[in-house]
Amino acid sequence: MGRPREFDTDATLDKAMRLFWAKGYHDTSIRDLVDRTGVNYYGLYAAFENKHGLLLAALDRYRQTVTADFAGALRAAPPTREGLQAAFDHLFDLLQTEDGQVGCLMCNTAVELAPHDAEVAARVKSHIGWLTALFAEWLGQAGSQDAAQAARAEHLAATVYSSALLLRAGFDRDYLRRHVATAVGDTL
Amino acid sequence: MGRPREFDTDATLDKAMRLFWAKGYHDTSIRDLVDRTGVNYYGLYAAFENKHGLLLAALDRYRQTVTADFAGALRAAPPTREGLQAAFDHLFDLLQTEDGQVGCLMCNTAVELAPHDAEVAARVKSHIGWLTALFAEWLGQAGSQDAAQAARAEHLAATVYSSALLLRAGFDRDYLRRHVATAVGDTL
DNA sequence: CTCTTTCCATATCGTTCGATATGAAATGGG
DNA sequence: CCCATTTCATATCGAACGATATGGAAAGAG
Repeated sequence: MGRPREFDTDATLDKAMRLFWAKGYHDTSIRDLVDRTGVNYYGLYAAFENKHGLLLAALDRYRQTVTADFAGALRAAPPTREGLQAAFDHLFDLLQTEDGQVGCLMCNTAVELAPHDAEVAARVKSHIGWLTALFAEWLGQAGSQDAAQAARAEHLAATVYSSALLLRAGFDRDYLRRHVATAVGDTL
Repeated sequence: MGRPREFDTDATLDKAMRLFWAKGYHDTSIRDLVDRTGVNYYGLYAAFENKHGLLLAALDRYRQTVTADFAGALRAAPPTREGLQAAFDHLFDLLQTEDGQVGCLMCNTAVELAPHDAEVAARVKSHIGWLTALFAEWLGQAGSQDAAQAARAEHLAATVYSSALLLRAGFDRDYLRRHVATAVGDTL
């Protein structure tokens, strides 16, 4: 009953996610989101409650799509130095979109909002924890999981964030590759 | 001639800097700055042109005060693993103010504005370059300056930023210390 | 002491913000 | 076929934004 929706929730979320990703939360207005998604005010508020709800949904979508993409690349990589390098190379592709060197949405949002937004902070912590577990699992292929390896997994997760930060700050791929090579070279 | 200023420029800049540091650029209003600094609209605009000019001045002030403080701590540290750890421990103190775990102003502003603000981006690049040179100089105490050591200096500069990011994202000192210990342990 | 200059204190400007209200359009149920 | 319901499209809300204008207060110059 009633008029059916003309927009797809996930497709809309993808577009909104990319706008938050490129511009940040405070610098993205509802009007910007309406223009970018093609969905009107009523539709956005009906589906996502408000601007903040839309951001949270975009963060969740980010993890389910972009971060999952990286996870796939890492899991597919052999447990060698070259494999790890290749996974990070794939990450660098994900950190650049048609909007430029946007970095990582989770990292960007963490910096902008985490200290004053518990819901965002929880998602950021969960995201880093998940990344850490991913690296730990991957490192486990090469040997036993001792305390040093757990520290290495945490360090690699942090390297994902620092790479995203450096790219957004304007550094090029060569700089990132050098940065990662140092961390990776120490690991394997 | 004329009425003398009732506020000190540097003291005002320090207060404005701390507000940008804690809340970010877009979430800090001119009214917030007036309240925090105790300087009225006319004074702020007369001294710093506009909100953006005030931010740029705050970034410069940050480098001259906070970053210079860290540089002093590093230069005073012996060229050993323990010395480097001690310098980073001092950094952790600087990343926390009475406003909480605020991280690094340069890092925060880079994420929020660098992709769309050339003046901010230039200051961020300069800041990282300066940090890198600082670490390179410090590492040079321990031996010759080869290419691998230059990469290590870049990596340590990036570790300053990643530490700031992690702290702002809500991680505690123990987590940071573990993160830095991995990078430092690989270096020395 | 007066005049000019500069700053302080505050009111207010036009714009944009997030959010909501309103009426037309589109569907399924009776 | 018509009505209840939901969405679409747009107008509009009060509040807050960055920035500016205005009038009185405080100093030096003559």
